Amino acid sequence: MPVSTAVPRLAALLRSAGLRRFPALCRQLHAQLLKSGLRHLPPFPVALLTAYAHCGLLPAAHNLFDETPHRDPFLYSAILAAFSHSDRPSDALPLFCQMLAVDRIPLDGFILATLVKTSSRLASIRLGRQAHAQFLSSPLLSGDDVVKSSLVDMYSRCGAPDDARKVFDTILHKNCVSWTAMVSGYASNGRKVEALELFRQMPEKNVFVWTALISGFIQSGDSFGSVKLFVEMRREGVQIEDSFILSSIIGASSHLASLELGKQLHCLVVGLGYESSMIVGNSLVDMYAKCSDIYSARAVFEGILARDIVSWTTMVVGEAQHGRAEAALTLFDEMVLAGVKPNEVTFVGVIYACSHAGLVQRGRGLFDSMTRDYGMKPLLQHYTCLLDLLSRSGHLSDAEDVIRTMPYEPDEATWAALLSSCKKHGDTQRSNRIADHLLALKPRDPSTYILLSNTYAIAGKWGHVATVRRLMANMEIRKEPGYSWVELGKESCLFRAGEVPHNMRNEILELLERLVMEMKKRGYVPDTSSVMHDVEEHEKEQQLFLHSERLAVAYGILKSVPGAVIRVVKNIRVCSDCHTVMKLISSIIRKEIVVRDATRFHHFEGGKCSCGDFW
DNA sequence: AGAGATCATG
Repeated sequence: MPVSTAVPRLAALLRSAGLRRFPALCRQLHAQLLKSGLRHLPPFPVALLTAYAHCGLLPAAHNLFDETPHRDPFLYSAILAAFSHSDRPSDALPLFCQMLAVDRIPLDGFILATLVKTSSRLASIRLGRQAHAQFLSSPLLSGDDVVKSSLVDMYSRCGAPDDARKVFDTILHKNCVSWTAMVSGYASNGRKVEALELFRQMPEKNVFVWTALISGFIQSGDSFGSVKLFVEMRREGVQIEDSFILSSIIGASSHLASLELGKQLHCLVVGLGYESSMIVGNSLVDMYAKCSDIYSARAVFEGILARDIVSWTTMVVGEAQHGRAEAALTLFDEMVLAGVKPNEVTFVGVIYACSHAGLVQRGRGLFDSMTRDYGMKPLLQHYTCLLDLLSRSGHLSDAEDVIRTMPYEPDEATWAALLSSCKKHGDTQRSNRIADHLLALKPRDPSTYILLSNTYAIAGKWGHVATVRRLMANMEIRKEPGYSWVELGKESCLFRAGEVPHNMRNEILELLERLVMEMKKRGYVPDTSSVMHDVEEHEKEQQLFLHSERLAVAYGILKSVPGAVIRVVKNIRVCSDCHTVMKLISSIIRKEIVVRDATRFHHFEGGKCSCGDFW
């Protein structure tokens, strides 16, 4: 074939091999180019590099760059773009310097857009502002709307939506990309009013901008608002033509812990034919795990054909949070066998699993393996898990060593966790020492004060108890009011501590009283140590009696169909008395009760809890 | 003649 027709044909093939992510085809075409001597003929240096980059073959792309004798602006912007999209965007910076200093290539709009993208990926507003200054100082460039869009995105991601807006207003011809970047900027920074206002002004709305708006709401903590928007989008008949919006909105049902909503979305996923999409599958696994249905989570996981590190990690963390340590660890081994390399999040999951199952050796081994086998630097979260592992199982001295020698500054919660373990294991001397240290840090969390007060009370240090109480009063520290809700089919009902709904008042109270009587026959003694107020013992018991999770469970028992699992979600952690009560109720009424609290899941069945009483 | 900016999961 003559060169004149071979060149465009090969170029088109390369482009499509890259876009469709066919690394083998890219390599084959690369070989063909070498054989035919066309390798260095434009457009192949750039086309080949771009194709490799699209396939995620960054080292190969980098090699091509090094092998190319003539480095022009096109080649530079291709390699810089490749790095700016990769998981190591900072690798773009030395190349950028080389471009300016060694090859003396001046900045153009393409390079600048890529540099701005790099800044945004690095969350470096400093670098972004430098690029912005360069942009403004060059009259030839400063009209480029694409660069402006990239600046809007950069400022938005760096948490500066007002700066983003200033740039946005100067864009001459606003297109979908620029609008979406700005809407996303407002929404993801919690500026809901502005996000909606801008969104309503948009001349034409596509799925991208809907996704940006909805996921921005989720990111800024308004999952409920995001669901309302999703419903509106469906009503407007917007075609769901990609998986982004689905994985986003499924994430909202995880946050809301709404199994019913999650199931409906799962049906939608199946109906639209996205059940084999990996990312949608991953978000479904997480949703089922967070909505307390670990078995359905597992079923979806088993159905994902191509599992990536997120799929595995989601499942490992899910099993761990449900107290199924063996399942989590087995899964981890399977993952390693399948040739998937664990990352930092995976290690948090498995060490957490060990900690909740008292597997000290195994947990320590995993912590060490992180550095030894995978060359990862343990983060604060990993040290927190390790500390938890050691202190729960009574290795208090080792735990204290870790907290004092780890390369991070321990915070209030970390010290409080250690103190709580020392108290549990009756190490009074260590408890007192840590309590004094913790008090000196001027804690902010009300539960820390309760812990301190209890610690000093056990040691008989009444003067200290009084000091803690005084501090609490002065700071007007209040415990976050507890609330719980229970889902019964399509209906869900919310209960606040101490408030019994009028229409069911008698039934709920009567049931709880009957249950308490039955529990006392089985040796139940109320544990009032978590009640903060200075009131009489019987009044404390009365407060416990009306804790929100008990009201929710009672309502669930009264309303649920036989055989159904009672699922309760609580905003704060379950107190130790309620934990005992839930175990007893599960054996009295012979039903499974699942409680999702602020940190984990408790499966109560037959008088036992999956957390093994450590949480 | 090859290069740039918008939405997603743990």
